[in-house]
Amino acid sequence: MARKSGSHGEITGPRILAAAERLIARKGFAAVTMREIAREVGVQAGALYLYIPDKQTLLFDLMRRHMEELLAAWEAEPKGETPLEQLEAFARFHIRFHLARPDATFISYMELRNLEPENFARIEALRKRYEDILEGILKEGSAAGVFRVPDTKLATMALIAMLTGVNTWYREGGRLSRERVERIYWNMVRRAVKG
Amino acid sequence: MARKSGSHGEITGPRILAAAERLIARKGFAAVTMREIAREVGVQAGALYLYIPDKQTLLFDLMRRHMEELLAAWEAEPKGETPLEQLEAFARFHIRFHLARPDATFISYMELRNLEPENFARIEALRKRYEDILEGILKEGSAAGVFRVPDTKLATMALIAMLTGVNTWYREGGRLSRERVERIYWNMVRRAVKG
DNA sequence: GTCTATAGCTTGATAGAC
DNA sequence: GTCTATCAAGCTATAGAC
Repeated sequence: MARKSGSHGEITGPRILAAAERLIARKGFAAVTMREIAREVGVQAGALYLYIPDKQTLLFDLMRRHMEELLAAWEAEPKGETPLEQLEAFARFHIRFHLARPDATFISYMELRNLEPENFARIEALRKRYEDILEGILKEGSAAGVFRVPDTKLATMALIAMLTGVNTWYREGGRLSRERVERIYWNMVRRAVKG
Repeated sequence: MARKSGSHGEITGPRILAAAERLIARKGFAAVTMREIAREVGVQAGALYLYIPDKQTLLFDLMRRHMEELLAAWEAEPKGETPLEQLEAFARFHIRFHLARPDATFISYMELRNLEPENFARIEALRKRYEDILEGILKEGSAAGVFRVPDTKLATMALIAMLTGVNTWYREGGRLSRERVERIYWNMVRRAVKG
């Protein structure tokens, strides 16, 4: 059967997510209108509702996708064997993954408050799973005497905040290469927890 | 002269700032309406415009006040003499100051994108002044051989991100006292940069 | 699958009474 | 100094034509 003229169903859906991610990261969820997203995609506002039930679900889908990709990417990562190797793998992975997705990262940290309670709880559960990965490494290393960490939960939060902070200032093609940034941060992480 | 009934000019202004700060921190600038702020203060929406020219200026005033208080508070802080003492003073001060102002801190990091360009530039200039304080300490310590920091700018960003991160999880009356949190973070900071 | 048109509200900000 | 009333604009989401 010939396709109807102007029919692009297979690609409009992903394009809506992409446009929404870019706009929300730049202006904030509440400030972005459905008309803007539609304009960016090249359709009329009403057509968006063929792909998403409402604006809230759009935000939730973006954040869930980001967290699920994060967890899946860590699963696929070569991790090393000793706690020290695992900590280095985690630090470098965290920087690399988040630098590659600045918009999604920004949204995941800034727009939690715009999630309805049930959606918020689901995203927080995913985030906790990710934090538990790092805390597990710190616990193992502490038990083995490789790390000296008086409180693993607190160290987890401190290190993740430090590593995610790269996104606030790093610019592609800037003064420092990503590899150099990774190395310097890894050195700070290592020294902050070393036994 | 007798005051007109229902006249509270001296206190309504500050109350508008306080209500706006609380609401914007909780819901985001774009999601907060002038009517909400007015309701919180106990006046009608139109009355707000006796105290502020518009919504944008309200946001700018909140952020400027926060940054100016931050710089003034550091000026008034006892700082120690050696770079190590100064770094400890800075780390503890940063945690203490920001934990005491969670709403203003949140707004200052989340709502930069909702500032108009000119206002954004002014807030960024104040933020840079604050970052320069920490970088100055790191530079002095590096020159003296007390710290080993391959890149002072990068270390500045890393440490500030780590310290500000306390605000995302710390809760008054929780598992750890503020003093204990300060001490653990200071230890991580110290070890991350020590020579 | 997308469009046009629009219902039904809410928004920031202003004018004028008191 | 505050209120009531209101404006023009913009919002999400839906209905129905094609």
